[in-house]
Amino acid sequence: MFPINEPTPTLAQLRAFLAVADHLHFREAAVSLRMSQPALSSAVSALEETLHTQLLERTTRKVLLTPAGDRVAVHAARVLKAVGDLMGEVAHSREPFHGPAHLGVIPTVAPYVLPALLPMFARRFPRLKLTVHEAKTETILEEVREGRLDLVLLALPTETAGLVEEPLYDEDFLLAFPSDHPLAEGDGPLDRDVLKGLDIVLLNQGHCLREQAIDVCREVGARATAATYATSLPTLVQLVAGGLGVTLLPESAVPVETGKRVRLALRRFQPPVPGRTIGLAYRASSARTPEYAQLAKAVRGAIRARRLPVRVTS
Amino acid sequence: MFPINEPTPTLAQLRAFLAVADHLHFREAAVSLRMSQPALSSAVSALEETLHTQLLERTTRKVLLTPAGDRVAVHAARVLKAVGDLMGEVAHSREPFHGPAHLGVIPTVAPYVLPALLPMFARRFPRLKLTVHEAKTETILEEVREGRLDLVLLALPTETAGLVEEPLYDEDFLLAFPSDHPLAEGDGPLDRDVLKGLDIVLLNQGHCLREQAIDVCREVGARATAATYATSLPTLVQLVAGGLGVTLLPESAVPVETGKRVRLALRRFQPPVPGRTIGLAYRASSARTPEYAQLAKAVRGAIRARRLPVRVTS
DNA sequence: CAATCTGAGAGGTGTTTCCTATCAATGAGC
DNA sequence: GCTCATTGATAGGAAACACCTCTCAGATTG
Repeated sequence: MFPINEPTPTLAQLRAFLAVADHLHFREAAVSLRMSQPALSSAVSALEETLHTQLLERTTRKVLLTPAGDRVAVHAARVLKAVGDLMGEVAHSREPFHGPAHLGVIPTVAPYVLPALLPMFARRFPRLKLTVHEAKTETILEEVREGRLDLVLLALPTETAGLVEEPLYDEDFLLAFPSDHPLAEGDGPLDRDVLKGLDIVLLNQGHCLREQAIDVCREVGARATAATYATSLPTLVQLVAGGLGVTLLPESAVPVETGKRVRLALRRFQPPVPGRTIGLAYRASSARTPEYAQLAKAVRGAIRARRLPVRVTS
Repeated sequence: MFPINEPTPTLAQLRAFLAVADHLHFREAAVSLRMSQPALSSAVSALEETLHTQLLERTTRKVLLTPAGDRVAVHAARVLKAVGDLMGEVAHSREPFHGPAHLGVIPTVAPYVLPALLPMFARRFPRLKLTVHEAKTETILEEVREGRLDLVLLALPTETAGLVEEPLYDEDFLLAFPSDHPLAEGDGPLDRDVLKGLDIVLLNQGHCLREQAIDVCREVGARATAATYATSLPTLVQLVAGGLGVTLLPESAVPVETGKRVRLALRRFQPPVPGRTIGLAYRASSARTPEYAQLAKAVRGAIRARRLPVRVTS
């Protein structure tokens, strides 16, 4: 077989040559590299060999750069500088919470939590460049598995292998109904059985909130209205206010969705109160799991300090 | 002792990592590098080890770049590009007669030969970037030995160890005297003994032409005028024309120095005709000795073809 | 649940690199 | 002119490294 592949110089060879080019003296150069002079000689010779070019003029008393050696020295310096830059970059990015991170959030959480969460992150982790993607649970889980996302904020459990889940907070579902509905007469907690007699409007496919609502309905024997599906929570609220039925609303959405003068009424449930757990998830194989765990911890701290619009749940 | 020196990545490791970053697949990357997959794995691991940083997220089914890996990949590509540039530069400059060369010329040759020589070089060796330095023999010999000059054009022999001498042409010395001098009466070749009765003007210290003239004088028992020394050949000619004495003029200087209406007369000598050999010299240790030898050959060819203002000598 | 594909590990071999000791050539000093 | 110090190159052997083949455990796919 032919050795078709031309060998390329090694960094050690380039360093060796550059040292000689600087000192124009093998022994001094060898000392500066903390290696023996013969090793240096052979390294430089090897470089000349791989380049098929004489780089140095040697006599026993003097060392000179050939014109080719002069130019090679310039390029060698560039190569080593690039290596240095690489090392510097690594050293720089080895500090935690530095660099880009892609965060995925589900739509039934994003509008209610992000407005408070993002400024908190920006203040606590200023060098972490967060990019936010909003998508349905299904999509988001695939993306985090594929590596297009690093962190996801969604309802737990994800039931996805290879993900670490960090619970952040629990929230109740409240029953939302038109304000002229008979249920508006009372105001104590409702038994979940009331769902059996109601038209229940849901989000469309892919939203985990839809599945969670369906689960609740199944437990009490109610059935959701098949006809109408909303594509977002604000739309869903409008449908309910418009009298098309009732729905289950996560507590964190309440302040936003009822803030405007919407013809909507809300009542809590009696225990067992339906609800969901929102948490952060990331690949267990990620190199930054410790950082992500600390991120989750920071979020929980902010919730405890009531800086996020969700209830503290033991 | 501590191993204070941080190890730096090797080019093989950077190549390995880049291949994996490109393919996101160890086996394919290994194939593209024509190496085995375990070797590739260990190379990448070694890189991560030396950088103390995880560059890849590996599961048994998928490979992902970490944020750090992403940035390192960019820098690694730069490093390898710099190496490629270096190789390209070498390949480019491996063609002969390419790149810079510093030529030294003595003042008693430069004005008479260079005007014809330089265009010839430019035409025959267009990629050779000649830089011309004019200085006295002594200076020029030191500079070529020190490596500040690569080629020197001067009178041979140099009697300097480590130099290769390439004779180019021989030239006679002519006797130059004022046109109203008694010698102007005749016109046949002169015996060198006439020098004994004349005031001989010389160049000042350091010019080899001065030494050569002195040698001629010593041989015939004449003595040079101690009072006046010219610092250049044109000046010397002016001194002679002005009647301060006679001098020995190299033949190649004749056309230039007598072209203007100078009150100067010239006569040849009878054999043995005094003269000098002009040649090219360069360090024997130079990496480009073959090129320089060819350069000398080209000059001799041009002389034979009468494209240079010197006489062809056997 | 079997088949298949992933990257990682183990063991052994060949090459490379490095060191110490030594050499021939050069130049400085007496 | 002779001696001696200094230069880069060379030789031989030890250590380190990189590589290959074989193999494995885990994950995905049908």
